[in-house]
Amino acid sequence: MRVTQQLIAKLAGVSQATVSRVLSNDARVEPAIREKVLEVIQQQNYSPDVRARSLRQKRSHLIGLVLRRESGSLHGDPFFAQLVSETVECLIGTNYQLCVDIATDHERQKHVYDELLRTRRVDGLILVESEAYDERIIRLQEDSFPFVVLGNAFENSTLNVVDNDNVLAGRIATQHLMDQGYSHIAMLAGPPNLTVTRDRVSGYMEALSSRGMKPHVIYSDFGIEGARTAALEVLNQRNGPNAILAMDDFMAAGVLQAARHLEIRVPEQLGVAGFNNSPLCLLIEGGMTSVDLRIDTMVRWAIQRLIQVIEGDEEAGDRQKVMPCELHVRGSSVRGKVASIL
Amino acid sequence: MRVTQQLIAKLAGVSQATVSRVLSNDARVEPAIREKVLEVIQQQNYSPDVRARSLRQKRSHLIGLVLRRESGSLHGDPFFAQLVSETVECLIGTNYQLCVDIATDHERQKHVYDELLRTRRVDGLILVESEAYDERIIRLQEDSFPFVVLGNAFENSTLNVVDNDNVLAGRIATQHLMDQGYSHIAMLAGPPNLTVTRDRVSGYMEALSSRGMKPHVIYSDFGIEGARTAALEVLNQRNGPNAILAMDDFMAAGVLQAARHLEIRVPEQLGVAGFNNSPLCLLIEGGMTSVDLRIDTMVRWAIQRLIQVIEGDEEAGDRQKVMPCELHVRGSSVRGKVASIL
DNA sequence: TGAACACGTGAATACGTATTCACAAGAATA
DNA sequence: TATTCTTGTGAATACGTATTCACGTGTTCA
Repeated sequence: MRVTQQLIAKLAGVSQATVSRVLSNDARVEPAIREKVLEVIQQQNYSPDVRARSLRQKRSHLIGLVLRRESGSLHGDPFFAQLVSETVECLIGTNYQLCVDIATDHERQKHVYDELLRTRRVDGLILVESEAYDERIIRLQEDSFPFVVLGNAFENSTLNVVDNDNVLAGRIATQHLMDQGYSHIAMLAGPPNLTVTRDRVSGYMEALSSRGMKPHVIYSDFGIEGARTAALEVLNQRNGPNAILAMDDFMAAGVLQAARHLEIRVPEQLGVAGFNNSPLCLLIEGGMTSVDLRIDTMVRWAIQRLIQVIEGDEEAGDRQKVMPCELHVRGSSVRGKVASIL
Repeated sequence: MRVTQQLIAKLAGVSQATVSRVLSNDARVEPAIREKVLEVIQQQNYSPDVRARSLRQKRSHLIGLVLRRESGSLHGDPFFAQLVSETVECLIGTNYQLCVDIATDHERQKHVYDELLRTRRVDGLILVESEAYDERIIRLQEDSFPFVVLGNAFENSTLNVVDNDNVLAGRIATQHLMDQGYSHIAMLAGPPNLTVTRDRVSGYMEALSSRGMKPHVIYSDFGIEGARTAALEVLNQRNGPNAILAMDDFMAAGVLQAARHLEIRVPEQLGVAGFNNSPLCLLIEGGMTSVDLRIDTMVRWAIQRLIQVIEGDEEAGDRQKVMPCELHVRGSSVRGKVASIL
């Protein structure tokens, strides 16, 4: 038999209402009685039933983390791992727990929406990398359901959005490559429909044009294989680039493999840089230059904001937050002596 | 106002009980009425409230995934990413959702226990890599709370446990290195108190002794840095090993870095192999030999089993499941011509 | 034809909690 | 002293669902 407030009440000789009051720290309860009740609670090892509590207060104290990924593509994804772990860590100390769901396709995405929202499973949502200002978000807004978008800044300023400054990221990476004297810098970009792609390409373009250099963008898929193939092709061309800026560290790794295969020396003949500053960067010989997007900070902001919205005490201030990013320079893009990472 | 069964009932001209019956596919409801009710449900876009349902059925349809990790150590952890993503994928199609929690220390671990179990937040638990037959498990057993242990086989055969065959994994990796002609094979092991360490070391020992070779075990921490340091030390010694079997791919990567630093050629002068077969293995020049532990299969078994236990129709059969593993041979341990991974 | 029975439905109840309402006892005010 | 105000408590209720119980209808069997 489950220990309930009813039982505690009986044992302590009070009513169930009083037990509830003790638990919610209601000031209007006699110290002696509170003492007695707490004693019985302790002794019976009672914990409140979160289900009953949810029903009553209309709060589940669960936060949903939803991201859209192809099935099976998550395994080596450092972004995902960082995202989840960072979120869980942020939630420590709050009385919220994390519910993770992944939408593999559009159908599934609708299903996730139903499962988590319509059924009132979660109190709020963190949406990661949604592709565009989609139907889903409109519905969320209409229902005025608490949510924060992570990783995709929209024009709509009524939304709570945190994003990295991808334009800046693209720019500083490109500038760094230019500073190192690379004269023909190509960008190996992800799918062009993603905002993240567009933004980083923008930054890349800006930086180049500020010094009168011509852009060279190759669109590809995320993942090592696609990047390797694309890099092989472009590096084989006469007048190929002598530097490649890849959309993430994995793609950059693909570029390195292609270079090795073609016996092109990095960084002497080819400079390479990526994004995310994943642990991977330290595994590459000489280290790989990468832009740290500060996912940890983003997540922290998103969670904090989401909880504020849920609890109705949203602070004033910008709903849109753009996180700074920082470049980590390593051997893959530094001509001259290769910095040892040991 | 939230759309409830009460409202549906009124609109359809039936009782709330009937609506509930329609939703639970109760056969005893007149087709015409069912039709009518479904129509109203459709039209009102009704979804049942999972909180009320949980309270009533005493089922939350949430599964908890708990693992113990140091704070901040998850970011680059491919095991973690694979674990979570695989779990989420397994849960598609079941009507369960995933609740993730991480216990950073013993105190937090108790807290997680309280949050998830005592409050009846989740219906069952997947415990990952618990260090030993700990107090927590005993309590779970006493409460006869559904749970499955992943990654640590105990002697206690009443527990539902799925583990990889770490002894086998250690053995086949070692055998492979011996087959390649390496004469002095060291094992760079993880913390000795972990079962996983002990088992792989056992397999390593078995394999060696079957051919009369002497073991050489170095205990270290997980992570690149520790492995690199340990490898540097051992490789600097006179009569150092000409092959190193590392406890995971990251540690193996650390060994590679050390070798590069000392200008020891891999695989000619030093054979290297790891465990997990993470995406990392393909990033290494020539590829890295690694034992695939089939985490996907383990997770699938664990989830399936857990749901069976929760729903009370636990199939007969072994509660202990040991997953096979398979060796992926790549350039880091194959003397002679290096296999290209392109 | 009457009794036993299956069937479909609505009313009532329970799940465990938080909260409102009512009420008694005492304090404060006149 | 009579009246209003606080204060602390218990009784009652609501949250939205699933399920049991009761009941009326039509069916089957003797």
